[in-house]
Amino acid sequence: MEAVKPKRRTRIQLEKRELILEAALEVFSQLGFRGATIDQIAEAAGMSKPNLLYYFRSKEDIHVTLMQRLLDTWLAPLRELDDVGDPMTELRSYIRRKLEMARDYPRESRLFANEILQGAPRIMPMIEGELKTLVDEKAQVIRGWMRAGKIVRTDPWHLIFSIWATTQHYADFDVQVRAVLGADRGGEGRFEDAARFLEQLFVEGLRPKD
Amino acid sequence: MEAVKPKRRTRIQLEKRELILEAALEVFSQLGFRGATIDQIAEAAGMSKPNLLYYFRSKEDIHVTLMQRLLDTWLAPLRELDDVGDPMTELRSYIRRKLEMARDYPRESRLFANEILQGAPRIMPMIEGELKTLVDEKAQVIRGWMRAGKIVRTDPWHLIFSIWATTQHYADFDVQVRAVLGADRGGEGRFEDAARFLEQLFVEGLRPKD
DNA sequence: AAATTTTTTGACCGATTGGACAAACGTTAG
DNA sequence: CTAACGTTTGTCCAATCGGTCAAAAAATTT
Repeated sequence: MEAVKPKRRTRIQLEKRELILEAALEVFSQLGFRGATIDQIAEAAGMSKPNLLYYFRSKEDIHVTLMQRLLDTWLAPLRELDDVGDPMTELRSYIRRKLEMARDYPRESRLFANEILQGAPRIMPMIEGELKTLVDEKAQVIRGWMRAGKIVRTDPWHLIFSIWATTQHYADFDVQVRAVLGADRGGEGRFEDAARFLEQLFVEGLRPKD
Repeated sequence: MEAVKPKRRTRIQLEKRELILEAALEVFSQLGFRGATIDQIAEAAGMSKPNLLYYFRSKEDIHVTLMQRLLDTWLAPLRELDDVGDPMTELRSYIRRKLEMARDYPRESRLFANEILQGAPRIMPMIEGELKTLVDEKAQVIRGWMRAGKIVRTDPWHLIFSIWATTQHYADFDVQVRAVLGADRGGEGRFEDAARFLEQLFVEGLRPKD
């Protein structure tokens, strides 16, 4: 077992790598891994292709680095789901945070969706490891709430899936949402409309029958 | 305005075109439009690349033909949503049918998701036309149910979005769903679990307050 | 069977792509 | 200055890709 090297990096290397990752997020999220070219990423980062390849060994290297970072921020809202507060309030904040992420970080959402759609060829270990562990842990928290009669008894895993699906839909399927809502209702207000609807759906859908 | 030509086709042409479309569905849904190659589709269809290009003018030609057909079958469940029966029953059947489609036609779902994710560059007219028209029409039906007090007053468009999102999630994010549920719960039973959960969520979430 | 039309394929082409490489450029320390 | 090190780029290459074309093979018609 070899420990991961700390990898000494100069100030310029740290800065340029950030620049490249930002550019790559933009390009990958629009065109997917195969659809994006190193040239496009290099241009978006304001440098030449060989220069970019000086900071990252390969296109795939950029992609996996991006995905590794992404997963952390992407799972942050779920990590915050805590046992301390009122269950219904906790779930409502979780839904709100996820919807805010779909609004504020659509590129990250689409990048992730793209990867999963293709069968997660480059991040399967993270899905089976880190992500599954966290979901299982939070599913137990939710199960506790059900046992305590705070929310209706149902499947915690599918509950989490449904929150993911409904919120990320507004990032991943954004063009469809806009097109269907039309010019008048497809503006920025669509996220507030979505928030209202989802709150209604989940609050009433999970209210315990007494 | 030129009418679309009926395009005389021989028996072999009809058969081979079907063969190619089936192969293309397989390949496109796994790798996306850019990720797939004509060679791969040709091999999956059991013919040479030039032979395939004898039946379809280009890669894009295959893709648009596929998408045109797809949209019809894909919207079929929504078309069936009717004003005649009990509203709650109608919505439950719609959710069930959509979930069955995610189970039985995951390739179609992923192909569609892939296209929307990339900004729908090749089917935007269909989204803004046929799809929007149908959704608007059904949103009015749902609005009627709300006015009649049959289901809770909320946003019909976002209700439809949430049904699309939750059901298609089981096709588009299948590898993630399986990985998170694990070997024991990720088997074929996952669709019945999902059906139970979604029924619970939507039925209770939409129950009118009297 | 001959003639005609449809189907199939091997060979090829230009464009694009991921990546290598050496040389040039810049910076800093002795 | 100069040696050492980090950074940048022009040039090149092999592989892949979408698509063409002419000619052969197969099917259909006469």
